[in-house]
Amino acid sequence: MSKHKKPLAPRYRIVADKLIAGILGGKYPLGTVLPGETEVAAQFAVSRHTARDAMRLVEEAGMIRRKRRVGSTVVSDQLPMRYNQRIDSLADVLQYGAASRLRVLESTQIALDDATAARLRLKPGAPCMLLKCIRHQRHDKRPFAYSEICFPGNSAAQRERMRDPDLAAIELVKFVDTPRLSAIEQTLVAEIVSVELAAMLQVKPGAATLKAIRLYVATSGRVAAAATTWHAGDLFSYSTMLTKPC
Amino acid sequence: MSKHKKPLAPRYRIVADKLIAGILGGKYPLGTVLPGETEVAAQFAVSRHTARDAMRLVEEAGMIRRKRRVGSTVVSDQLPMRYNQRIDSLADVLQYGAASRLRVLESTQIALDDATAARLRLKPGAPCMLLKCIRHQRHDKRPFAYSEICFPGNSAAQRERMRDPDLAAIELVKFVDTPRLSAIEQTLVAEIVSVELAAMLQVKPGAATLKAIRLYVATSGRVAAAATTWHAGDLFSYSTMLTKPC
DNA sequence: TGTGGCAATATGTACGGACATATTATTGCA
DNA sequence: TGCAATAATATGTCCGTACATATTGCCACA
Repeated sequence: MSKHKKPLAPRYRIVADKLIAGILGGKYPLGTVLPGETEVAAQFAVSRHTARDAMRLVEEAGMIRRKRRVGSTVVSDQLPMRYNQRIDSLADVLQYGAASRLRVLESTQIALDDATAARLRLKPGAPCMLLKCIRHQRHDKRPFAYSEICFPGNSAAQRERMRDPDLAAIELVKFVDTPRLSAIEQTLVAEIVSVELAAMLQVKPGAATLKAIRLYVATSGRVAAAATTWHAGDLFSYSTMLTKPC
Repeated sequence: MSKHKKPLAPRYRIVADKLIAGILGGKYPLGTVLPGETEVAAQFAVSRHTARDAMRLVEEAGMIRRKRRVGSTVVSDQLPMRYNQRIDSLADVLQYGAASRLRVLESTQIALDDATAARLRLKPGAPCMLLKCIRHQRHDKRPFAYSEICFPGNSAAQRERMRDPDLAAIELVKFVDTPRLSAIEQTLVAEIVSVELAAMLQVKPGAATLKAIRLYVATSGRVAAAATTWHAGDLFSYSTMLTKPC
């Protein structure tokens, strides 16, 4: 509303907004069909191409469903509402809080290959530390997860501290659990274990794992760390609560 | 390759596939930029419009990022997880966005067994409607998920409306009174497919699935719906962006 | 040497036209 | 009356063109 400057939205955006407003306002109730592309084009005095782009936006908003000959059926009269997933602490995200122990198997310094660099949004060849860790519960020998964690940067002091497995585990928290974290991007996918992983997690070959790929983004916009974790499917589930924003 | 019948994919799809193959095959490595729209159009002997549509598909697959003057930068050389959805809105949770279609296979009325009743926080034996659905992408026959959705209550009117598969998919949105929803509880776990599920999802026996168990909680505190969804592991990943509350 | 401005460039927006295809509705024949 | 062929129709695909706009990098100028 209070835009000091209005660059004027593109026409297809304007048309899309009006169509959406029509759905929201009851002009096009749930289950009815919108006017056809040619009619929309005529009504808003734009080309069919532009009208089509507009209706594509409405479709991508999940409000209509388009079908040949039939038209654009209204399948939702709700504006897509966003739910927030809050993170109060890192433990909430990682799910494994105080009861979980992390042991560093290996800590190496590497130069980023192109693929990882792209993922971390850094330049290829940048110095990095790669940690391979095992996570297990307090009084349980059997690990429930294996992680590979990558930190950009590589100072001598860091390297030295990372040599001690126990110390490294502590430092890890320090590394990540900072108020400077602004966001965490997370992708979860189900995978079958590889043979090496099966051995490490002590599961049968062919077992299911929940793979989590996480990107820790700092307030500066840079990626503070990237971690990939494979969880034993029979020992781990990921729970979240999506709440409506106030 | 061994398609008994080839309806011939649209050109923009063919061009998109070739571009994706180029990225996968190392012809366009990570970080490099694809040829411009006009050049792609010339190379594949299509119009710029078609080339543009093709590149939009590649962008929507998450493999390139387009920017004015700069071009189309390759940001991922992984085969696109076709149905990588960002589920952070209710619409996404219910119908997985616009690109996804939901088809109701079966709608039955059941009496709650003890286990399900406990999960729904209702009394055992309470009347419920159980819907079994298949989810698939727009121009794709192969389903990527199978859902079982349970609604407490069972009116004749409800039953009647749910008989039409298409109507049911639309009504689903109405069923869950969106504004009254306060939270969604969600648990994800990796599982191996059962034989029946493998057939429905058209995956090999022993494949991994991402099982999502969701509870839709109304502001009244009651559970408005419960859904269990099994996603094909090779077609689906779950992405979220966790942001710090301001 | 630093810098402001201009040209080059790739995508973004928008128009026009044409034909294809899937689905529904209608017509007509048996 | 039942069913197959056909017409109508809305979206889908595809082509052509033109200009807008953001960004990069070069070049001239101070």
